[in-house]
Amino acid sequence: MSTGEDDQDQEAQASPARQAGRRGPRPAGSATISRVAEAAGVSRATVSRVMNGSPTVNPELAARVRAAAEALDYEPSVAARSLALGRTGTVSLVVPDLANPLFQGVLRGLSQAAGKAGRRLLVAESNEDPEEETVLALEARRNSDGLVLASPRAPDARLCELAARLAPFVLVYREIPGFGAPSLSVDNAAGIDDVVAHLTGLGHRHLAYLAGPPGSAANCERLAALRAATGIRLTELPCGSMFDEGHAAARAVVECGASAVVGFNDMVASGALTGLHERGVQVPGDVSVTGFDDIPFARYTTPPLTTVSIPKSELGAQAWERLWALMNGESGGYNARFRPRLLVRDSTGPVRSY
Amino acid sequence: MSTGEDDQDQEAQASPARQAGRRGPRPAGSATISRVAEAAGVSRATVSRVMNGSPTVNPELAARVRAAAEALDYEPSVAARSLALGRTGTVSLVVPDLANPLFQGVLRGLSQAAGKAGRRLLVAESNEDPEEETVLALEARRNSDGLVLASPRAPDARLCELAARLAPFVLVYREIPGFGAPSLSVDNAAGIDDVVAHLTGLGHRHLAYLAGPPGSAANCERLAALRAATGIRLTELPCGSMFDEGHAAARAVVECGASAVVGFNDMVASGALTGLHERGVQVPGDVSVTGFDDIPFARYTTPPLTTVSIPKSELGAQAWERLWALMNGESGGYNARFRPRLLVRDSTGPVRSY
DNA sequence: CTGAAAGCGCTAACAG
DNA sequence: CTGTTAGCGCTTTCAG
Repeated sequence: MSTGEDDQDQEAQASPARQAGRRGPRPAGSATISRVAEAAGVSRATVSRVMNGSPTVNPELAARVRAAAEALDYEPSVAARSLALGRTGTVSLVVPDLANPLFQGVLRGLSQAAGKAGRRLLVAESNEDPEEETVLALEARRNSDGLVLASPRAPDARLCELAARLAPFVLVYREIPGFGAPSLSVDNAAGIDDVVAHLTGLGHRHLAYLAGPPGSAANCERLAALRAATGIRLTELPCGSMFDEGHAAARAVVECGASAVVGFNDMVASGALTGLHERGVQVPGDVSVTGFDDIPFARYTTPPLTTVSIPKSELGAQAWERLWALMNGESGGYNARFRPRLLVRDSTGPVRSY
Repeated sequence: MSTGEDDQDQEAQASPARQAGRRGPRPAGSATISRVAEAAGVSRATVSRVMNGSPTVNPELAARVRAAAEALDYEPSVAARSLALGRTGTVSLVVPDLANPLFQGVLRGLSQAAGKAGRRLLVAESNEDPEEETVLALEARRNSDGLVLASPRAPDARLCELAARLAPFVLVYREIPGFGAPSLSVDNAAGIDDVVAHLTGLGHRHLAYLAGPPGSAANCERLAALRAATGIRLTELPCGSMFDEGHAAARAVVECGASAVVGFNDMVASGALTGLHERGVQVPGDVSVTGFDDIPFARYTTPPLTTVSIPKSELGAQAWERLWALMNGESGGYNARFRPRLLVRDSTGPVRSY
C-alpha cells in the first residue's frame, strides 16, 4: 500500500475556499429564490411555481423566470425544500456488510429502482454489529423518508420495539412473524431441500454442512432444513461466511469422509473448492460441493459451482416497491418469500463408486 | 425468480398511514423543539443548546430539557438543521457501476471513514453512462456537502466545466492534469511494468492483452504501458471488463499463440482462466495469466491469480480525508497516485520449454 | 393567474 | 447562563 505522492501543488481553483464543515448558511454565493424573483420581476411564489413545473403560469412569465434562473445559476436549496415539504426525497439502506455480495445485490436493485423514481439513496453499514445496526437504522431513517433494513442478526424483540420509529420501512432477507413492516425473504428451506434432493439423487448419503455464522437467520434456516432431511447422514462443520473460512474447512471435510459438502454460502463453498483442490481431492470426482446465493463468481470457480440462486437485486427492487407504497400511505403490508432456484453446474456429480 | 407471496395481511401497525410521498410537512406526530421548550418551561434556544451539548447550560435546566425531550420522543428535524446550519452532514459518492469490485472497494472505504466522522453517505450509480454521471454528480452534490466522483469515462473537458459546481469534491481512479480538485489515482503503468518484468523474467516473449473497455482511462494507461514495453511481442485482443468477456476471449488467446495473457482486470482474467481450462489448456503449464486490481475472489480462482493489487478501500478512506480537508476550507489540493503492488500467485509460471 | 403572508423547525447573534 | 429576535430558502393557502 505504498503511496507515492506526487504532491503537485495545484491552484486554489475558482471556487473560494468553502467553510462547509463549519458555519455559513449559504452554500457559497449561490442564488436564492428571492434573487431570482427579483431579477425576473415576479414574486417568489411564481418562481416556485415555475421551478416545480406548475402549468398555471403565464408562459411569458415562466420564460422570464427560467431565463433569470439560468442567468443566476439558480439551484433550489434541497434543505429548504425538505423543510417546507416535509420530505427529503431520499431513502436509506442499512446493511451489516457492504463487502457481502448478498447486500451488494439489494444495494444495486434498490439504487436503480429508487434512482428511476428520482429518489436518492443513503447507505450505511454496521460492520456486522447488530446493536450498531439499529442505531444506524434510526439515524438513517431520520435522514430520509423511508428505510430498507437488512439486519440478519438483530433480535426480533429489539426490532419490534423500534418498528414504530423506523416506519415506513421494509425488512429484507428476514421475516418476523406478525411484524409491523413488510419483509422480503428467501425460502431457505426450499433451497436446501432442492440441494438435498439433487445430492441424494446422485447417490450421496453423507453430507457435510459448512455452517455459517451461528447468529445468522439464514444459517439457522438452512441448518434446520438440513437436519430435517431424511435418508442422509449429516456432519455439521463450524465454518463461517468467508472464503478463507471455507478454505480452512477443507481439511475437516476430507477427514469426516462425507461424499458431498453443502456450503452455507458460495464464498465458503468456493473456499472449500480451492482447499480441496490443494489437497488433491477431485471435485466432483471425489466429493461434490454446493453453495448458496449464486454470487457472480460462482459460475467461474473451477469447477463452476452448483448453487441455489436467490434474486438479490430483485429483492432490492421489490423493497423499493413496498417502501414506495408505504410512503404513500398504502398498506404494502404483505410479505413476500422468494423461492430460490437450484442451479446445477459442475461441482456436483454422482457419488464415487468404490 | 418465482416469488411465492404469502400474502399475510398484517395489521396496519401503530403508526398511522403516513403521507410521506405527498404533502404534510410534519413527519408524523413527532415533537418539535417548541413543544419540548414549552414542556420544559424554557426557551427554544435553550433546548437547542442542550441538544447540541453546549456546556454553558445550567445542569438543572439541561436535565429538565432532556427529560422533556425523552418524554416527547423528540428528535430534531434533520431538514431544519440543514437549512439553519447550511450543511447536510452528508457526502456523496457517484460511481459508474456498483457491481464492480473496484467501486465497491471505495464505497466501503468511504462509507467507513465518513461514518466514523458521523457523516452519512449518499450513493448514486450511473450505469456506465458518462453523461448521466455528470448529471448525477450535480444532483448528488446538491444533496450533500461534498462529493467523491469516480468517472472513468467522462471527458476531461466536461469535468473541468463542472468543477466549480461540484466543489468541494475529489476524483478517484483518475487524474486530470491541472484540475481543480484533488485526484486519487493508481499508477497503472507501474503495475503493468511489474507484470511485464515478472513475465519476461519467466521467459515469456509473446503476451496477449485482454483489453478493457475502450473509453476507460485505466485501460488506456495499461495498454500504453504494455505497448511501451520492450523485448516482447504484444497481441491486443478486444475484450471488456466482465467475466464472460474474458471467458469468451479464451479462444482468441489460444489461437494467437501467446504464452502469457495479461488481463485488463481480474474479472476478465478469471473468465479467461475458466475458458482456458475448458479447452484443456493448462495454467500456468501451457499459458500464464495475470489480472489487475486484486479483487477478493482473485486468490480463490484455480489456480490463484497473479495480479496487481490496488488499495481500493484505502482510496475511499483517503478520499474522505481529502474531502474533509476541502470542506473545512483547507487546500487538500494535492493529488496522490498509488503505487500498486504485484502479487505473484500460481497462475503464472515459466514459459513452456519446447 | 399572481402576489402577500404565514409558516416548516432549528440555530445564532445579541441583549439582558 | 438564558431568552428574544431574526432569519435559513422554499412552499402554500388565501385573496385579489
